[in-house]
Formats: sequence, structure tokens, C-alpha cells
Amino acid sequence: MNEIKKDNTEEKILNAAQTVFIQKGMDGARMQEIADEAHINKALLHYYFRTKEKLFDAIFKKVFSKILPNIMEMVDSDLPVEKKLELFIENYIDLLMKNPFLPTFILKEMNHNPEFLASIIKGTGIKPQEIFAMFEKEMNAGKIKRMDPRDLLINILSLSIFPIAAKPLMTIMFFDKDKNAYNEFITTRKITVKEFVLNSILTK
Amino acid sequence: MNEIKKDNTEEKILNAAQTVFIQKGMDGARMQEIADEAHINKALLHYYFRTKEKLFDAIFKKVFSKILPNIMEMVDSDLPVEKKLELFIENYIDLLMKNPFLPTFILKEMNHNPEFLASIIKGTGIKPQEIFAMFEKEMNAGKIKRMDPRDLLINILSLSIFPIAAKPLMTIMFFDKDKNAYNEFITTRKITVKEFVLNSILTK
DNA sequence: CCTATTTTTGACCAGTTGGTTAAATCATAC
DNA sequence: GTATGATTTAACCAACTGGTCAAAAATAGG
Repeated sequence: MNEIKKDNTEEKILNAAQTVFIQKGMDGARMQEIADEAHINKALLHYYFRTKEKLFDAIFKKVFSKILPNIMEMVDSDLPVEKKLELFIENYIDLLMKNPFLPTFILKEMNHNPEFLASIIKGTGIKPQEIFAMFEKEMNAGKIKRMDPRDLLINILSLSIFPIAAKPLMTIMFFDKDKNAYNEFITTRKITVKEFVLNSILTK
Repeated sequence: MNEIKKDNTEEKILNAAQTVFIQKGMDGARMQEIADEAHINKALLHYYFRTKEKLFDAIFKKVFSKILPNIMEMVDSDLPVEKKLELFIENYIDLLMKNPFLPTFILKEMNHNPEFLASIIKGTGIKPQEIFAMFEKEMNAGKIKRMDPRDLLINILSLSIFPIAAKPLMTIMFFDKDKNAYNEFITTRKITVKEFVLNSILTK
């Protein structure tokens, strides 16, 4: 029963910590609140994760890994670029709609510890170089216009992530505080963003 | 001497508070640190701004207003769309490069109090409807492709703001921690973003 | 110079915070 | 059962935090 119980408590703590940290951030979160959320004693938090910072690091790593989906297999596949792009944007916006708090949380805590951030990125196995190489191959084949592949990747990420990170601003400015209208709009963007990008980069 | 001294102290406090709040956020900032930064007694903070929250609100308002430049006169001008877009993107990226902390700070604290955010936006005099109307006029004239004008505005904002908000991530992932390379890249984007957008929306 | 008002300060406080510790409970193996 | 080690708890603590207050210093007006 030893292992099972340990796993269970640790999982309860991780889930509770994720809930609280995402809502309140590192500085705003309270160890007591995490303990309450997990229905355990506060001292138990320190028994499993010695300090608040270690617990936070575990959560950040967990959450950050979620936001980097398995794009590499998409990149390596032999689908045409249009299809790759379509899949990527749809999957990515879908992922963010299901976890709308991820972008804000990550942007919020991104400056916290750049070295730690770097180590996480390295651990995900994402190789930007390979994505760039894929883009460049398409450029050489005359399929898409010649441009800095980093620009292209950053543009796609910007168009997908920013509107979800800035949800409160968007909802107030463009949708008169109507959250349903905002959500509907984001759903449509799975198509419009793809078209916007393809219109721009495809050679005619 | 009454007025001058008061203004001076108040200004010292606002500057110090801006520095600390932007660096640490609402929760991470300490009143004592703000007082030290302003070289005054902590009690004086509470004499000018009764609570931490009131001081923070003043800073947020000040900082947020900065990020909404005078775009309306650009919108109302009779320049061709291409020129309007070029001016907007260049000015906006320039503004963000000079204040690279603004996007992160605002995104970080955006959820803090949506009603307060709404009141600030109302106070800036920005009328999204007029921007949308301008886009629609260009569409009717056959100058740019038909699309949801909200998509277009959000796309432009995303492409301009996100790469600066996500600076640490970008620098690590795409520029091997070379901050100079990153800055150079952002400068170039004043041109490439404009081209990216125009390529996509201009009717051929 | 004297008085009244405003600005500034040092000392203080109650509540909160992350973290510790010693003892209690539980599970396991013998 | 009981000895052993892992898990859980209640009570506690020192440091810190936003905020207060009475007194001192500066300023302005007469």
C-alpha cells in the first residue's frame, strides 16, 4: 500500500498546487490554500516538496510541457505544408481553448528563472532547427515565399496564443464583455488564422 | 513651495512604484521596497496613496494608457491602407521596444479587476468600432480581401505584441540566449510584419 | 516671530507567511 | 503482536507585511 498511497497524495498535492498557482501565481499563492485545496495538512506539503519554490517548479514544468504538443511528428510527416499548418493551428488553438489559463500563467512566470526555463525547453525534445529546415525546404521547392523561417514560426505562434492570453482585454474591447461571443470567435479562428497565414506565404 | 514639493514627492513615489510593480507585479512588490526606491519613509506612501491597491491602480492606469498610442488620428487620416498599416506597426513595435516590460506587466495583471480594466479602456477614447468601419470601407472598395475586421485587428496586435511579451522564451528557443540577436530580429519585424499582413489581405 | 496647516518620520502593531518539530498514526515484515 | 520505517498531524515560530499613529519638521500666512 506504500507506493499507491504515496502516489495518491503526491498527485493530490500536484493537482491542488496547479489549481492555486495558475489562479494566483507564484507570489499570490499560499501554501495553506494549496493544502486546503488538497484536503491535507500544510506540513505534508513540505514533507513531499521541501519548499514553495520546489513545488512551484514542479508545477511550472508540468504545465509548460503541456503547451508544447507533439509538433515534431507533424513536422516530420510527409503531408503538404498546407495540411501541416492546418493541423498545427487547429490542434494548438484547441489545446489552448481547453486550457485557456496556460498562456497567461506561463507568460506571467516566464521571467522567474530563465535558466530553469531553458532546461525545461531542452527537456521537451522540441527542435526549432528542424522546423526551420522544413520551412526552408518548402521555400526552396517554391511552395512558399522566401522569408525568415523564424518569422514564420513566431507569427503562427503569435496568432494562436496571444488572443487567448489577452482574453479579458479582447472580451471587453471587441465583444462588449460577452464571453460567449469571444469563445465563438476563437473557435472560428482555427480556420481564419490558417487562411490568413496561407494567403500570406503561399506562392501563387 | 507647497504645490511644487507635493508634486515632486508624488512623482517620486509614482516612478518608484512603477519600477517595482513592473518588476515584481502586484503580489511580489513590497511597500517598503517602493519606499526605498523613492528614498522616502514607508508611511509617506500611505499618506499619498492610502493603500497598496490604490497605488497599484494608479500605476496600472498610467502604464496601460501608454500602450494605447494615438491610433485614432491614424485611422481617421486619409492615407492609403498600406501606409496606415505601415505607420501603425512601425510605431507600435517601436513603442514596445522602448518599453519591453509593458506587455508582460499588463498581461500579468489583466485579470486582476476586469471592471477596472473596462473603465480604463473607456477612458482612453479608443473606438474599436471606428477601426472596424475603416477596414470595412477598404473591403467594400475592393482594396483588401473580405474578412472579419476583428480578426484583422487582433492579428495585427498579436503579431506586434506577442513576440515582445514572450521575449525570454523567444531568446532561449530561437536565438540561443543571444539578446542582441533577438533585438535585431524584433527591429526587422517592423518591416516583415507589415509585409506579412499586406501579403495576406491585399487584393491582387 | 508666532500660529496653523501640511508634510515627513520613527516606532509600533496585529495578522499572515513559509517553514519546523515532536509526537501520533499507519503499513509492513518478522 | 511488535519492531521498524514511512506518512500524517497539531502546535509552534521567527520573519515579514500592510498599515497606523503620535510626534517632529517644514511651510505658509499674518
